Amino acid sequence: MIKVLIVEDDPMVAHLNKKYVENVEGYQVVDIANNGEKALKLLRTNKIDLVVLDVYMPKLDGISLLKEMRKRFFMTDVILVTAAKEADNIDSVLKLGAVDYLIKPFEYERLKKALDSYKIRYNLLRNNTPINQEDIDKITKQNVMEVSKDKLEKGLHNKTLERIRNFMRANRECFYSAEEIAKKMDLSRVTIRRYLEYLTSIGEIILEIEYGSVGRPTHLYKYNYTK
Amino acid sequence: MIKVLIVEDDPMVAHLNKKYVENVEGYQVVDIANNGEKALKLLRTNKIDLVVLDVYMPKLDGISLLKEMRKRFFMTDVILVTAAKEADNIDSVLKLGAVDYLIKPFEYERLKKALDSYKIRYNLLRNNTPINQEDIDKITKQNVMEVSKDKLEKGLHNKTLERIRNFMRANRECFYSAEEIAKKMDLSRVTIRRYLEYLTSIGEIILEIEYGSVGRPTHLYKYNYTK
DNA sequence: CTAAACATTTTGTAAATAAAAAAAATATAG
DNA sequence: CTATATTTTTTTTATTTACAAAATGTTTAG
Repeated sequence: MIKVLIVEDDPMVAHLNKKYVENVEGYQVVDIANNGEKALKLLRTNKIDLVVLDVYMPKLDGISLLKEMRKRFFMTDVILVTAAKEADNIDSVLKLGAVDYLIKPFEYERLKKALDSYKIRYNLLRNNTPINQEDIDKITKQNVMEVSKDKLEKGLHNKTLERIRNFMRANRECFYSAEEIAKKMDLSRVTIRRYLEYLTSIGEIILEIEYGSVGRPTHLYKYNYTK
Repeated sequence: MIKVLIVEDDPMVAHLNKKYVENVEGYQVVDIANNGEKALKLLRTNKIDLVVLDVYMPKLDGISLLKEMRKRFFMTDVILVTAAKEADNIDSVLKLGAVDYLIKPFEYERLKKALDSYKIRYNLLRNNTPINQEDIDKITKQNVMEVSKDKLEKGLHNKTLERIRNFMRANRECFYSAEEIAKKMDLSRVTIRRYLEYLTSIGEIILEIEYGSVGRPTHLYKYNYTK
């Protein structure tokens, strides 16, 4: 579960955003803060992965809060939300190292994209295998342009993906070979492997190699859960 | 003309990168700094738009330099370059608000992509029309995926390579024979040798020969950490 | 005393093997 | 009927095992 703090002074908007975030699988809103000072307090006392942070606020605005956080070494990730009117100094905002930047008012679909991307980042950075250029690009350059449809990669079907994902989640402690899973789920090894490969590429599954006595070693897969 | 400063301590690499950058239409390399302190001085006295900044450096490393720049309100943009070996704390590096992140050694094509993207950013942010979500996405989410495809040599597997590399790195002071490593890592001598040979060919491992009392002398391998 | 033959240890290569990856064929949804 | 998801078949590849070749020290014949 990715723990989210929403920082937004308008209670209506905050509530709406909370709904939005909790609508995405794997996310949980821990609390809402209506200004920067309260947010800082909450960051001190709660385990928070991600802050959805509005720039305009009384008391302590979003940009100052973010700078303050970094100064105090709160390394929590941030999605910055800016009203279109304040977007003139966007250049400096982009240098704050946020995970994503949303311009108000944003569509639910755009926020969902941001959260989906963040989930990939979250997983990739936590399964501590050495990181490479491809991973970095996946993390920073998530293509988000066609917001319209949740287009899954070709060759994959959402229903099958869900089935396999559920199976892996149900046995989150075990390492399985594609063969074993295929047998247990009554699907072909090839299909299983294609889905596992996809899940591995987005960091939701981790891959390990088992070297047998002779012959090419087998790939073992396990769900990448981070309690 | 976009004015670039290259910050890189290895003169060969710096020169190469200069060539690369100047090969891209609309870019001009103003100077090269071989450490962070020199870079700061150059930033004070020159008009610079973009810094291609290596993380590893003597005197003042890239990350410290970037933090120092922000503290002093040098709002110059930065493309961060990290060696694969140092990429373990990548999470915090990603929070520094760089324009792009390259992992060494990078292909020319990838750098070109980064510079092409930056040109779009540069222009969008300077024609001060009110900025919208689409622009932000264009700036931050440039799709760059088709470039990165670091294919390993045939017969080698990335996961195995990583395992062996890690072992060698963990025992960076010791000279080991392929046989010994094979035993310790529970892999065959032949496999170990193939990977060590590869690592030797790219200079990551150094080879020495030990003459025993009788019989063919043994090859001893050690991680080359001075590089 | 020298050098060829031998013994010993290790490297390097080829064959065997089992799994992954790719391609082709089939089934199914829309 | 067409596009795409899944299975079956084929090819490729990453490993081990087995063995031949190489590099050295030792022995012994001349």
